Amino acid sequence: MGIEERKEREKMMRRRVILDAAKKVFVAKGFAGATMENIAEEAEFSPATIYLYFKNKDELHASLSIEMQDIFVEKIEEVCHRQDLGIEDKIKALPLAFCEVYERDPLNVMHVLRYQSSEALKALSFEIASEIRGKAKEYVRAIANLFEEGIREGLFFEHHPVAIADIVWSLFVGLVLWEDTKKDFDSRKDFLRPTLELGIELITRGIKKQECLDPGER
Amino acid sequence: MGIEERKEREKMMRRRVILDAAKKVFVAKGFAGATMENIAEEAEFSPATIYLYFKNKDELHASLSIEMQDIFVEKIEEVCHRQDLGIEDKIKALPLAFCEVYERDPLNVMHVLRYQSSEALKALSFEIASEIRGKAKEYVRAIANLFEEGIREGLFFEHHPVAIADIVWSLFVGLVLWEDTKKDFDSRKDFLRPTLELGIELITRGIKKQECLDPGER
Amino acid sequence: MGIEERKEREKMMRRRVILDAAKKVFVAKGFAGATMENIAEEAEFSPATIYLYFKNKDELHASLSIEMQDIFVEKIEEVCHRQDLGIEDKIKALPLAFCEVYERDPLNVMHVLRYQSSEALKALSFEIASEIRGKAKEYVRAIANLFEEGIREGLFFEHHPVAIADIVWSLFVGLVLWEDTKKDFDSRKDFLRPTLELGIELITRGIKKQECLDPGER
Amino acid sequence: MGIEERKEREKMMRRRVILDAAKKVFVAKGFAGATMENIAEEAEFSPATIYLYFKNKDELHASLSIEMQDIFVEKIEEVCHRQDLGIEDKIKALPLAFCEVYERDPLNVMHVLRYQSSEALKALSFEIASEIRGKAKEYVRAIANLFEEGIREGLFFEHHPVAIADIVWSLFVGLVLWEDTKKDFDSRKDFLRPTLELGIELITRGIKKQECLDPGER
DNA sequence: AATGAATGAGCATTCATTCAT
DNA sequence: AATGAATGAATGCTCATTCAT
Repeated sequence: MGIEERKEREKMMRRRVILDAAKKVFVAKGFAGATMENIAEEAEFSPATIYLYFKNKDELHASLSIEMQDIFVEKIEEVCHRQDLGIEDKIKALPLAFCEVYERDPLNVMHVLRYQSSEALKALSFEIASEIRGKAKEYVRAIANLFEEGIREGLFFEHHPVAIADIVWSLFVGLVLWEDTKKDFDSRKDFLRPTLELGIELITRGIKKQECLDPGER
Repeated sequence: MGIEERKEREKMMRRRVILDAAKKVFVAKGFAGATMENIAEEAEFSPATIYLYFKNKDELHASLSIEMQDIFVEKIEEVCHRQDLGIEDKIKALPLAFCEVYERDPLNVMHVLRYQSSEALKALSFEIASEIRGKAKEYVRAIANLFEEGIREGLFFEHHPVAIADIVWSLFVGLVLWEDTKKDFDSRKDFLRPTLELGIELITRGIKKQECLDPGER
Repeated sequence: MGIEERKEREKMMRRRVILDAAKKVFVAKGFAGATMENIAEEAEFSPATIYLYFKNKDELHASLSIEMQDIFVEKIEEVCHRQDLGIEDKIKALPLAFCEVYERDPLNVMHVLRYQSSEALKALSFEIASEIRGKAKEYVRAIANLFEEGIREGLFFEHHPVAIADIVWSLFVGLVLWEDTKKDFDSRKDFLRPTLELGIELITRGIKKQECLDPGER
Repeated sequence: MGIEERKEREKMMRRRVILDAAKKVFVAKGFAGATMENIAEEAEFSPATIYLYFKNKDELHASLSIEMQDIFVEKIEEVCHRQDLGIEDKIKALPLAFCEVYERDPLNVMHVLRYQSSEALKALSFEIASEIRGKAKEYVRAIANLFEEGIREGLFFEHHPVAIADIVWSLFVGLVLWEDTKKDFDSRKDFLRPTLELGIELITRGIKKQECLDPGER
């Protein structure tokens, strides 16, 4: 009885080891640049063993993407469901949540966001591809709900909430990628968090009905 | 000397032919998916000939990126230098300029933006890479100048102008990539332009000192 | 001791299960195409278990060949030993016997005949290979005996009986393989039996000393 | 002008070199056992070069099969069109023609016949597979015509000519494969030709209307 | 007795790139 | 200037087989 459980647990652990190794290698070399052998080496398994846990390179990689996305979904929902926060607070908490995920594992987040908007996605098996897409839909929907509520409550001007969610999410994605690009020629360290916060602040201020004063003067 | 000139001109024309062929193929198949043979075929040359005009696949691709970026620089500067527009008008004209470039050749723009924020960039030769980076700096700088002026004139709250420029540019990049991802699961056609305009509007309103009324009430 | 016997019996049964599973898979996918895992799955064992009963894939397959050959030997001897039939009747009964075996399990017969005349045989371990060869000798010898008797009795012209046996057997093998090949481009169903019967009839008529009339006129 | 021709000729020669190398390797190691590298080595090219001349391993092998089959078609038609021979002579000439092809390159003939009746054929691309099948049809048809004529002229009993052709061809194929199998346990050298001749003789005698005497007594 | 887990050894195929002509 | 021809160097993936448990 316990024996089955333990085996299952061990199996999941080995899966985990492979995923972590893969993450490391993908981040370092990119999807195309990473070879199954690299990953196997990092995981201290033989390449053939990888195939016992993942159907192929694509799905190994997709698993990582999905994991990352799940973390986003989770974080966003966590923010959305907090009873102690008003809508505006929640919206302000959003970039913090994004950045937390990013800061916990910046290379991986960047890698996944890159990959998500890459041609590679189109080559994935249909099921996997639609799972990834489904997740994406989910969190944009969650963000949209936040703004929808604000509009319903009369706090915000009436704009299409999904459009606003697209803006917020795109801003995050765009900044992550852009900050990475900038890093190559700009010695400033990581400005993601303050920049994203500023962006959200501006957007929020732009959407709110009464906000005439300089925030500093408030 | 007329002969030399003509030869030079012809050489540039052949280069052009190759670039156009390459653009077509890269957009259709992505960087990794495109083979030099595909490109050669499209250009009606032999693969070996491509190497007379471009050092290798990377640099051929980089040339296309640079071209695209030049168009952005140009567009942005065109907007910035228009004497007939106030700062706010210029800022509103920005997304239009971006979208114009995008709409003229959406696949290529998307492709280049993708590529620009991809691992591939890092594999480029130093000179090329820094040329691409230089361009990027240029147009973010141009956008920043606009906001800087607005701040100097007291229209805008005081925020770091480069940060704002980063936000604007990232929003554009993020939206282009995200809209493309969405296209796969959302039947809505191309919402890039209205969404970007909305984003810029919100940001502008957010940054402006006096803006208390619903735009509809204005 | 009853315990030992039962264990032995059970062991043989499991061997049987594996053989049947293997037969099914080999016939469906061919020798090269069949994987040990396929077979294990079909037998509802783990791949490793197969190796407890058979040394390797080759010998598992060879066992099937030998079984098939045993059936042929048996059938041929059955015909040869029937007291109620004259030599000519026995010779006519031969193709019926062959076809019976074929018709009982056409895919398997075809598969084994194919395999028997394939390169794979040469890779077998010596003992197995010579067992298979021995069987082959056996039934050609049995057929030869039939013709030898006919010659001795003065019914048949004097030809080397083994040569005639080779002809008869080769005709059977050739027809099985050829009919299978034809099946791919000829919609006619299975013509093996009538064609083989005709072949044997012609050969018999050709070898008999008095046979001047159209069989129809007899 | 001659330059193009020469290049074409050289290209065909290299193709020939590869085909010969492949033949050698396939015969020695079988289709599955032969690796592209083996073949490349034998041809003194790099493996990649093989792919400039043949789409893949299957088609390289199929080309050899087709060549072989063309020789059979040719040989058979040569016999059929000889004006100086009566039908019966032609039928007797058939095994000689077959054996000639066999004797010129026994290993290859055997290999091709094996392959033709193997599962591998089914995996081929449709065009190639149907070309091979088409050839097969052709030569059985040619043999059938011979017997049809004999029947029409009243020399032979009325049997379905295609069935007889199938018998003749199958006998040949069966004997080639069987003689090869026998070689492993029978020291007698190559008995293909006399055995095939005997087989054809018996069949012919069996099909002919007047043939009451021992051929020896004729 | 049975097997879950692991792997070594292969192998077909692709493609950017070079170079003699 | 252009290219036909060739290839080195990879790489994802498969599978028969082994062995500790």
